[in-house]
Amino acid sequence: MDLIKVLNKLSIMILIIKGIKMKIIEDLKKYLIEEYKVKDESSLEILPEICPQGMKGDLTINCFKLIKALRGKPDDISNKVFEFFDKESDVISVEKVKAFVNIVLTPIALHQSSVAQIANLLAPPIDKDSAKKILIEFSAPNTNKPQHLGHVRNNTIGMALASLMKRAGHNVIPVNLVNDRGIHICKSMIGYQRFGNNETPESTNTKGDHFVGKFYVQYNTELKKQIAELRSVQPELKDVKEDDLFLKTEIGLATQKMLQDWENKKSSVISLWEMMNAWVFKGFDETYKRMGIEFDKTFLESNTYLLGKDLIAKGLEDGAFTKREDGAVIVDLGKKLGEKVVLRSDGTSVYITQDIGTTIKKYNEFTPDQQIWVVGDEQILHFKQLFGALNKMGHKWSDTLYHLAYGMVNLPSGKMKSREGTVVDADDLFSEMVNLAKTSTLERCGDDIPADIDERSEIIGMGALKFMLLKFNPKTTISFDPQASVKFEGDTGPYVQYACARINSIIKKAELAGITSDDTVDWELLSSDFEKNLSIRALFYPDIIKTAASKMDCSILVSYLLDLSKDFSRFYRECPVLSNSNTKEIKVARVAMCCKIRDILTDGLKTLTISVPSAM
RNA sequence: GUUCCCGUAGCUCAGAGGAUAGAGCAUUUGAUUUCUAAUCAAAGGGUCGCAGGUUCGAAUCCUGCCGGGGAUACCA
Repeated sequence: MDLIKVLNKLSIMILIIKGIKMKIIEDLKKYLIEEYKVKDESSLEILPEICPQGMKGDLTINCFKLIKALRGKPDDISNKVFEFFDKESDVISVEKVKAFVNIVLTPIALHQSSVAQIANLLAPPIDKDSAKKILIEFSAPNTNKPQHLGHVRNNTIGMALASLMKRAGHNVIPVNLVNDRGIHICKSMIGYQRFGNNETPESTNTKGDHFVGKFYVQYNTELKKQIAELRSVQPELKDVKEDDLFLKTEIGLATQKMLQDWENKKSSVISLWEMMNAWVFKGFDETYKRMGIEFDKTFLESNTYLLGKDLIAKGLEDGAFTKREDGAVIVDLGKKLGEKVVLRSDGTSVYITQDIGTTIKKYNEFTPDQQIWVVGDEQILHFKQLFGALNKMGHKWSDTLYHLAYGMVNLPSGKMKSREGTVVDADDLFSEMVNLAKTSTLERCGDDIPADIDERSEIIGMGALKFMLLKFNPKTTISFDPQASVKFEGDTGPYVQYACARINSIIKKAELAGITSDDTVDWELLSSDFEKNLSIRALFYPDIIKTAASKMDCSILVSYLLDLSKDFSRFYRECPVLSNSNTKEIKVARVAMCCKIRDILTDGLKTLTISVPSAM
C-alpha cells in the first residue's frame, strides 16, 4: 500500500498542455524538442486523441500533426514517438500504425492523471491573464406578446453560452434589451383600449404577457377586417400590399397617433403603456425564472431609442458618414455591404442609429473586451453593417464585436407563423415537457410516489428541452417535432441525468455499507477497458470546455456529456460496484470513480444551466 | 441580380485536413435471482448533392454547377 502512495505522489507532477494534463505527454514533448532541436517550443502542441474503437490503445498520437513543428518525416517522427513510449514504464504497450502511435497506459498512470485529479479537471481551463470581460446580450423580447419556441432557443443558447464562458474562466455580464416601445407595442395598446373591457391579468387569472398578447391578436384581426372593407369599397386597392394600406385604415391612423402621443409623453398614453408593460414584465419574469435566466442588467428600448443621433452628427463631421443628395446620412461600407442609411432624410432615427448608440453606451458603461449578441441569423447583414459603421467611426474595439447567429426553429409542418396560429408557445411547451416527465416518472415509480415528484419533473422536463435545443450547432436551422423529438430516451438530457441518478443511488448505498470518499483508493484495481475509458474521457473535459467556449458552441459540451454518460452506462452494466463478490478495495475504488464521473456530469450539466434531480 | 448559410444512413443530427465516416430515433433480435431497463448488447441501412482543383492524404480547404433556406427598407 505504501508503495502505491509513493507512486501516486510521483505521478501527481502534472503539467498543462492544451487542456490535457499528463506528465507523460509533457515528457514526450521535451524529448521531441531535444531530438529535433526545436527552437520555438510553443510551436509544438501535442494533443493526444482517444484511440478509435477496434485499435489497441488508450490514447493516440497523430504524428502527421507534428510534421510542421518538428520539420521531420512522418515515419521518422512516429518511430521516435514509438521509441519514447517503448521505454516508459507507465506504458504497457505501444503500437505504430502508419504515422499513428497508439499507447496503452497502466491503469494507475491513467487514473492518476485523470479522475484522481478531479479538482484540476473542474478548474477553469483559461488562465487569469487570458480571461476576458464579456458582455453578452440575448433574449430581446417585444412587450406585445408572449414568448415562443424561437425565443426559447435564443434564451437557452444565450444563457448557456454566458454560463459556458464563465465556466471557462471569463468574466461574463449577461444583459437583455427589451423592445418595449414602437408601433407594434401601440397595436396591443389600441387592442386593449377597444376590446379590453377594463379587464386585468388578475381579474381574468391570466399570465400578463399572454393577457397582452391576446389584444395584439385581436388588433390584427380588426386591422385585417378594416383592410378588407377598404378594398371592397375601393377595388383598385386590391393589389396594394397590406402594409401600404395601414395608414388608410381608421385603426392604423389611430395607432400612428398613439405612437406620436407616446413620443410626446401624453400622460394617458404613458400610463396605459406603463400598466400594460408591467403586466408583460411580470409574465416574462416567470418565464425567465423557470428557465433559470438572470440578467445583470436589462436595457429598455424606451430609454435607448433616442441614442445615436448625436453620434451620427459627429460621424458626419469626422467624415465617417456622408450626406446624400436627398438629405439622408449614409455610411459607405464598400462593395460587399454597400451603402447603409444611418439617419433618415427627415432627421429621424432608423434601427441602426439606436444600435450604434446603444453599443457605444454599453461599451462606455462596461468597457468589455468583447460584446456578443445572440440574435437570429436573419440579422447577419444588419450586424455586419453595424460593426462596419462602428469601425468607420474609429472605434478600434469594433473588431471584438460578435454576432452569434442562430438558425430558425421549424416545425414538421414548416415554419412557425403567428398569423396562422402555428406558433409553439413557450409556457405551453414548458408545461408539456414537465407533464411528460411527470407521467413517465409516475409510470416508473408504481405505487411508491416520491414526495418531490413535481420538483423532479420540472428538472427533468426543462432539462430535456434545454438539452435538446443545445444539442444542435447554433447556426443550423433545426426541425422541432413536439411529438417525436421530445423523448426521454437516447441522446437526451434525461439520459445524462439518469447516469447521475444511478451514481447517487450507488453512493447512498455505499455509505450505508461504510464506504466513504475519504477511503484511500488503489487506482490500480480499475484495470478493465470500461473503467479506463471513463478516465480517458474525463481527461478531455477541460479541453472540451475550452474548445466549446472558444467556438461559442455548447453543442460540443453536449456531445461530450453524452459520450461520458454512455461510457458510464457501459461501466455500470459490466462493472458492478457494490457486488458481494467484490473486495472492499474494489468497491472503494469503483465508488471513487463513480463520484468523480458524477462530479463531471453535474458540472457539465450545470454549465448548460441544467440541474440534476435527486433521483429518477 | 448580389450576398450569407445549409446539403452526410429512412428521419433528426455529430464529424476542429488524417486510420475502417459516427450517434440517436425508426426497423429486427437478444439481455432484468446481482448497485434504477429513462439501461445495455447486436444486426441491417452511406456514390458524404454533382464535377473539377490543391494535398503524401479531402465529408472537411478552393472553384464552378445543382437543390433548399435567409438577407438584400429612409421596417424593427
